[in-house]
Amino acid sequence: MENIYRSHYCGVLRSSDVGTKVRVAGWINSIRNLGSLVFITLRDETGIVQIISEDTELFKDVTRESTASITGEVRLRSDKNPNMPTGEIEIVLEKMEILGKCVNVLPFEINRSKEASEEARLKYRYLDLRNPLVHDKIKFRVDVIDFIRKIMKEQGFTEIATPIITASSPEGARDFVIPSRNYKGKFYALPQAPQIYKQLLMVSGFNRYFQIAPCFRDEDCRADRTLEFYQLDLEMSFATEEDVYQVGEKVFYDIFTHFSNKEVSPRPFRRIPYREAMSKYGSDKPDLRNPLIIEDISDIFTNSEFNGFKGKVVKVVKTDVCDKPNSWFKKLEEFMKEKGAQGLAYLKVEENLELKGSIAKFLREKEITSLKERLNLKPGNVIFMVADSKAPVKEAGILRTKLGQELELIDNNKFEFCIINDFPMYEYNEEDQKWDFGHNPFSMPKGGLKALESGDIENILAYQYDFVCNGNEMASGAVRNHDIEIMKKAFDIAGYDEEVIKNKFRSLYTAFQYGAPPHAGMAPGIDRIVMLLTDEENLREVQVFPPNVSGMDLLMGSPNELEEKQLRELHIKVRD
RNA sequence: GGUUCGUUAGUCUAGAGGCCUAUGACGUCUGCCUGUCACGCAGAAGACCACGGGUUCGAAUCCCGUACGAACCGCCA
Repeated sequence: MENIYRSHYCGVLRSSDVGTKVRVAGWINSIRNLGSLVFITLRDETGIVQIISEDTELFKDVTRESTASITGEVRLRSDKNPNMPTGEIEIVLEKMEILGKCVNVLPFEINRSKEASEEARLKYRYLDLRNPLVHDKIKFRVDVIDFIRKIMKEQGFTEIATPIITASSPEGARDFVIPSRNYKGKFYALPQAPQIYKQLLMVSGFNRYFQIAPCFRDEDCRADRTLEFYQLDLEMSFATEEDVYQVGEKVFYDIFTHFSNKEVSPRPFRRIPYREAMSKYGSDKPDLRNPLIIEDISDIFTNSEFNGFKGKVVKVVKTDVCDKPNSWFKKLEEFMKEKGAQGLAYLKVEENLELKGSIAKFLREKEITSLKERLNLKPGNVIFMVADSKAPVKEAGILRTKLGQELELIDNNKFEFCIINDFPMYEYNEEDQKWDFGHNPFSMPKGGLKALESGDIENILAYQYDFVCNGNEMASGAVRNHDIEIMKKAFDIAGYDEEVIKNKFRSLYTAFQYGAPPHAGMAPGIDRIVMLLTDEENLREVQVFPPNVSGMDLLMGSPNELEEKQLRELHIKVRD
């Protein structure tokens, strides 16, 4: 690596290099001028090294964050710095060449860039990325991706890149579209995911496919959602649900044990049917670190005198101890109302097993006895209840999560994985008075054609599954429907005739008529994985040049307007 | 599209109707300093307190609107 700029990297020099003449190159991290002695530190990707010179004149016009190549001899320091990996040595400056001068006042201090506004950081992302704390997150991400490639290849997967310029797909999110120059009025689109391509690859005989795939969705962003993100897209032919689980379990388990010291749930991960997840945790992405469980106690109150509960669906969360002031309970009730709950009832269990709390006076002896038995109540327990005429499933889930956080029941040193499966194939759309696909129209219904013809649409389950970790959806997958007859019936239930399949999904529809293998796959979100491993709440911390939450790239200035000439070529007229 | 919170020197920040001709830190500039390492010391410059309107004798501070930013809801199968 030795060249005109450098012979060694800054961060690797040690006392064993004493006496060596070295040339280092990097950014001037600090200048400490002591009058007739000057210390500077030089930073490259490997670390920081101190350089000393008595020629203070030389530094008259040198600014921090300029790039420089510095030649000198390594010597032992008289005062060592144990906080620096290179703290035993310093370089005695013989020659310095400024390579790229930093002529502007910095918009923020490099080593404290994380404290600056996100706006400034994104606008000067290249400076933000000089901060080792920020820089290392990106390097870490790259390491994770390298590791993924390695374990996928070890498992016999073939990495294949599929087209970025493709066709708009009718299902799911809004597409980013690309106007066609040669075909007036027609558009390409960026893929929301390589879904169709990977299924076609299965028909093509590629046994196991994977790709670190960019996915594009023209939807509003969030802290953990942005316009483009990466998935480990994978698909396997002649494979069952269980085959995919095993690959997914290996991928997640290996990544999380390799890149983190936190405790990772052992394989196999817990499999929780969707319905069970909804009733016990009030969510299809439960945080299993939270020990609280939701129970349904509607039956106790069927004929209650308390109108808030009478004939309603009542969900309860029991906590062991909850010695909080009344104001805390009030705040919690306010919080729950904001989240759409009718109210929040709570009962504390006294030493003598008497129940005290907001609704105690409305309860009859029989109800109290049933509660105590059903919930096995002990002194100190507090139970929280939400009720509504329509099952307050979501509200109970929010309550469970909130209680887990407030009572500090969540162990931050764990990665708790589970697989949520048996998602319903259809869900009823109240607005349109029809059945919609619950997740993915290409999933295989459990029970195949028979199940679809049973007429019990609500209870048709799909070979559809999510990998969940600490309350985050980490991957989504399915056994695909590769049978045209089943597909026709599946679309028929959702109100689409065969023509729709033919037109909108022509490629798959046709390909499946030439001998399709049963296949299944999934797609773990890479950004999400890196976020969890780095304890970051914001996806923009783990993407290298992210747009802001409004979908604008402050650095590149996108989206921007096109020249009139470009618009004309694309047959586009911008309306006012 | 909606809700909430926010916007004060290059950066971060104090500020709760008159103590504000706006605080502190970092950075910048000038000078001093031979062992610093978050160098130190002395000094200087730098803010139409996001913008527009209102309330008030008086507004960075209260109200309304606009712009911008963030979190969330919708949306994201």
